[in-house]
Amino acid sequence: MNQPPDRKQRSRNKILDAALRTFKQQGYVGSGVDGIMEAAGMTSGAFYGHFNSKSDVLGEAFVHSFIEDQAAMNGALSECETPEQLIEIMQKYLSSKHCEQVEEGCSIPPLLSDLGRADAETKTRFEEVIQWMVAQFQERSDNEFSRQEILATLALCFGGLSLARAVNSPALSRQILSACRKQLPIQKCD
Amino acid sequence: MNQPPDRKQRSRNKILDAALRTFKQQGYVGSGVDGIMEAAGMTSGAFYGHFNSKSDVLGEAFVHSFIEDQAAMNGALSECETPEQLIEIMQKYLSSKHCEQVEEGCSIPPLLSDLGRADAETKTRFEEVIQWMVAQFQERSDNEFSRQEILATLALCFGGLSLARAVNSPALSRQILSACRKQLPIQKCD
DNA sequence: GACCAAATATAACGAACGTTATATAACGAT
DNA sequence: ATCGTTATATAACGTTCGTTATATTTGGTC
Repeated sequence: MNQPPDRKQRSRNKILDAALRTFKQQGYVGSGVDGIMEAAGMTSGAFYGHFNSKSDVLGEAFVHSFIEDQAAMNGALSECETPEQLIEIMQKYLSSKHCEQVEEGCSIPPLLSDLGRADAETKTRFEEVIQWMVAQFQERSDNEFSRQEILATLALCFGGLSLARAVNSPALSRQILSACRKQLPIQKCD
Repeated sequence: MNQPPDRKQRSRNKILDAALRTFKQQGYVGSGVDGIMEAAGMTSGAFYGHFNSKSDVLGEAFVHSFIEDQAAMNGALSECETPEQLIEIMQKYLSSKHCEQVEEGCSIPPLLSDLGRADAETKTRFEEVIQWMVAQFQERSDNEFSRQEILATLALCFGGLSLARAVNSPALSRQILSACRKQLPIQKCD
């Protein structure tokens, strides 16, 4: 062993963090390996010591961020315990503040369209994240919310935030977010 | 006048159609001017006789398709008259068939993430499309649906279709679509 | 302190990108 | 029939892309 035993692992994690941050801002196709590695504090040559290709890193970055780091909503989901808190988290998810903070915000809306065009391996990794999120919701709501309500809530939140970011006027953007907050399946008609 | 009077306009329309078709399949960043013009049956040099840059064409293509051609849901929205028909259209929007037909399907889900990163002019054009859709829903539902319900319905449909396309397993994909169909704000708790 | 393997840096490749300059073809006007 | 303008085709530009080959640094080991 000629290098610190966890050096490679730490570098790999730095790359995955930097990749997701870069992807969020510029999209998957719009992000270059050079830019990702610069954000990770390295050069592009080192990238291929960790991954076989650029496409390998998208799904891995999602799994790393959500499941390994439990970084969903800056860790709020992991600390949540009651159904009321879950609803509160989703209200914050649909806030104007979250809408404006693309880089610090959730990775899914900025990459959802790219994921639809991704290869099967990447989609499988992303699917793990979705299944993990559904399980988190079920656990922390004590099975008060149905799987159907949870899936629709996720779709509404991802779609609402994406739509709010795609229009130009802040007024319409706020209207969209407000509409979604008031129509959350996990809080409506309980 | 040394060319047929509507030749340029027809070419422009062909480019806009081809551009949106290409964008839907490969995303905005993933589509090249060469590919767009090949799909339009021309070469890339002619592109700049119609547009100043590639970024000009994204918003224009949306306005052209939805508002000028009224091609939303293959024209179904234009022919719709009752609230029940509107709900039926959105059920079809969230069908597995639509989910699989990316090229023939709605342009918004495959491009929503790209639109969030677009420039102000493009977002303004896209906003016109959203406002047009809301107005169509209000007119054709005889104001039975609130603006809030309509906006949340759009967000749910865009998010649901995008999410269903981003996961790998057809089973989960169907679950997502089914969940969204059953939680449509314009049909729930009326 | 020299050595060796592991990890990263440097440099280069061909291909594709958006865009521009120029050449060619098409067609109404005369 | 010729001309002049308009629309499109061709060809090239400089950049950037993903990837690979090679060089250099790093840090335990002896």
